[in-house]
Amino acid sequence: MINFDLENTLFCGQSFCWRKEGEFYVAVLNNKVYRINEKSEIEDPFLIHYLDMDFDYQLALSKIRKMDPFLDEAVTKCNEIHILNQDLWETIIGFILSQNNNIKRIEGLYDTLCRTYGNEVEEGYFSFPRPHMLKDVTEEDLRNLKVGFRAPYILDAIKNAQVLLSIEDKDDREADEILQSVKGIGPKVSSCIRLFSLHRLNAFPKDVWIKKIMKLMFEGKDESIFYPYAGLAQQYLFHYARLGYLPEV
DNA sequence: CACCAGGCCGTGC
DNA sequence: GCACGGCATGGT
Repeated sequence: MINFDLENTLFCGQSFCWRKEGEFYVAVLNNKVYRINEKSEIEDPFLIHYLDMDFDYQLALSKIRKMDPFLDEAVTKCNEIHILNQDLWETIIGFILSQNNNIKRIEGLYDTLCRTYGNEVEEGYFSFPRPHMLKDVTEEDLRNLKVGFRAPYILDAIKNAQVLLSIEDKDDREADEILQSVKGIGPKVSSCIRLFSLHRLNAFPKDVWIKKIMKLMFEGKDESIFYPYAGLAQQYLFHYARLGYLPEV
């Protein structure tokens, strides 16, 4: 039985691969189709780690609640959201697609990449393509898939896939440096990748929503007030705001 | 028609 | 160092 908020976790904008199909949430991960819901007994070690079920969220959330009343409210409304341990490569491309884009369209582009270059692991279900499956892709190919100006960025990531996939055991500063050496990866995308695939909990992605909230609710302060759970706090603020709870300006 | 979306790049100062 | 326009696409 799942004892955290699965729906908020899967649809709070950290992942682009989950779909709702009937009573299940469905995604292709780890080269197979996963179908889960709130009643699922999660025993697969891959899923336990992916869903971050070994992390002490009771402790983290009790600390976060004490940091700020607005944040406390966000945790109350959004329940227990987990930070996923997603595949590094899939997260890199996913968040390159995210820039100056909206979540619906990011999901669509992500799905198109799977259908075009991934493996069909079950009829109608495609994996996200590994770097070697993309080695012959051209900019024109990608533009035909409607990724727009992100096409050369994706190509640069493919070209540098090997070094990109070596950042798992690098420290934050060096990981950031390697990530941002790729064209199209700046500070925001880099921090998303570190947070949502490497579980670097102090990474604090500053998108338009977060910038708005920080200005509105935490004027003059920065993410260090949320250490050592800045990334988790960020995700609550982001999701809470997107649900429509941003106070009127 | 405008403006926006989980930004970043190139240029100019 | 910071400010600005441009960028593909689709939605409102």
